[in-house]
This record gives sequence, C-alpha cells and structure tokens, in this order.
Amino acid sequence: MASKPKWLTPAEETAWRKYIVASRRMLEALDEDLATNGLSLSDYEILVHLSDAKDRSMRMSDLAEKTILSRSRLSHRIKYMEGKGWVERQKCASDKRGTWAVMTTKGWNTIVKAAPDHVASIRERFIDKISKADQANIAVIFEKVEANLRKNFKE
Amino acid sequence: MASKPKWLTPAEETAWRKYIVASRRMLEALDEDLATNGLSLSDYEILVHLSDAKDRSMRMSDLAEKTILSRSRLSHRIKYMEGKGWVERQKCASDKRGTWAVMTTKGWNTIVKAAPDHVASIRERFIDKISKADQANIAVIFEKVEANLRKNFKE
DNA sequence: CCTGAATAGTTGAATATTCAACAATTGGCT
DNA sequence: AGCCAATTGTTGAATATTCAACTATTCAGG
Repeated sequence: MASKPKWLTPAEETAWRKYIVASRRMLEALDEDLATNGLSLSDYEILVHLSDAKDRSMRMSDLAEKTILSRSRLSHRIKYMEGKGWVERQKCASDKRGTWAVMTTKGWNTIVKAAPDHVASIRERFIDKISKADQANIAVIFEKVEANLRKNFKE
Repeated sequence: MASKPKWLTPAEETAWRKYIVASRRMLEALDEDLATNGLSLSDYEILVHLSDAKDRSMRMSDLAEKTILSRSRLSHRIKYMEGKGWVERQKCASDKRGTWAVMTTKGWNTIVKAAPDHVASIRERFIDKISKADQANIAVIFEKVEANLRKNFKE
C-alpha cells in the first residue's frame, strides 16, 4: 500500500488523535447513558430505523445496511430483541428468501421512552458543545470522508 | 436527564449522522487494512504506545489509560500478545501489585512493518481527503468535546 | 424450462469484550 | 504499629461479535 512511509505531520497527528480519542470516549459515554434505559447503541439504532420505516417494518438486509451491522450480527441482535418483545419476524411473501423485522408496540414504547434521554445525551456530549459553524463543518467534512470510502469500495 | 425533549434540528441531525456513519465506516476500513498485517486496531494502539514509552515498557494501568481500554480488556489482550511473542510481562519491583508490559524485539519488528501501511491508510481514508483548515477545525472541535467529557466525569 | 451464479438470511463455533469477584499490595490515619 | 479504604491487576463466566458454512430462493442466460 505504501512505498515510502509518509508520516503524519504534527498538525495531522493532533487532528487524528483528538478525533479518535474524543470519539471513543464520547461513544462510551453515550452507551452508558443509554444503558440506564436498558438499551445498547446498536439496539437503539435498530429501533430508530424501524420506527421511521413504513409500517415500522424493514427487510433484514435493508436494516443491516442502514444500521451498518453485518447480517449475522443483526440476525443475532434481532433474536435477542425478539426475546425482549421489541420486534417480531415475519416471512416475506414476495421474496420467499426474505424476512421482515417488524417493531411491536412494546418496541415502540421502549424507543419513545429512551429517545428524549438519548437526544439530551447527544446534545450534552456533542451537539451543544460546538458552534453552528462547527456543526456545518463536521457535516461537510464527514460527507467528504464517506464519499471517498464509497468510491474506494467500488474499485 | 431531560425534562422536555429538545429534538435535534435538521442541521444538527445531519451533522450528527454524517459524523457517526462516516466514522463507523472509516474505522471499519482501517481495521480491515490493518488486518492484512495481522493486527487489530487495539493491538496496534497498544504496540504504538509501548514503542513510544521509555524502555518500550509501560505499567498496565498507564497503558490501559492511554489506549482507552478497560483493565480487563487490556489484560486479556496482553495475554494474547504474549502468545504472539510481541510483549512480555515483568513484575514491578517498586510496587509489588504492579506489572510492566514490555515490548519485545519481535513486537517492535511487527509495528515497524505495519506502521507505514497504517499511516498510508489513515491518509487515504481521512487526512488527505480533507483540507488543512478542516484538520485544524477537527482538532479544535474534538478538543472541546473531550474537555467537556472530562469535566462531566469529575462531577 | 434448466442450470449455475448471486442474494437473503440463519446458524453454531471461534473470538473478543464486558462484568463481577478476587488476591495482593499500598497509603493514609490514628 | 494497626486498620481500613483505595489501587493494581488478573480471572472465569456471561455476553457480544465475527467468521465460515449452509439452506432456500431468485435471477439471468441459453
């Protein structure tokens, strides 16, 4: 991948490390906050995407895509969440290979209860701590980063 | 934590999601890149911190602190890395509770070999994709975020 | 209509990580 | 000195995640 190592300059190094370290710590904090509502970050994400979807249902693979979870991981996770009564699986009529993940009322209640705290937590740990301009910058920067990842993926 | 939910505005939501999604995908990509050298991201971090340290040795708890790993996780990880021959454990003379993690020559060779690729990978996925100004912004923003986390932790 | 390649999803075993309990100090205080 | 709280690090069991294999189905091409 590299022929001659082109090390990071001090400025680059700083940007990189501050970003990585703060991100790790923040995610950790968010996860802890969420845990008081009995949810993990990925369970929360799954529920959010389901609640936004038509009929609060999604095909497993679409859900995996949106939540950035591997199919296997999602499958295991959904099994757990079925146990909790938050979702159900339904066979897909049009594609017999497929499965719908369907959010139950109990799942809906769970997310409705957890969401305000979680949003407050995001504000407290991140959004409210940076300026509007910073927010705009973040959006632009990470859009670039992701676009680049998508491009590399295609190659 | 929240009395009245104060939802994110569309702009805030965008910033937040772009950041989260791009970060997840990027970390994933870096981890894959690193895997070609037989290392995980956390193993890499452990080795980097050891190689920067005096005598390429660190007390377990300091190392855990620097790498943002729990003590337990570090302990398990070091056991694995001992098996690989990358590090050794030594009893600490001055504090008999303590343990030194000491990087071996083999560990040193491993990191020296992996580092150029990993740095190239960081450039390709992140640093080289954003402007100098962006980098400076990132550093400032995440410094704020981390400072805030530290403050909350103290309370 | 058949065949083989691709897609959807699940499964169980292998790994990795967290969690709670523990032993062995150390340090402060009286 | 003697005692109790805090610190250091490890351990094994419980959970979570990855990995590779697998079934069932769909789809494209002949």
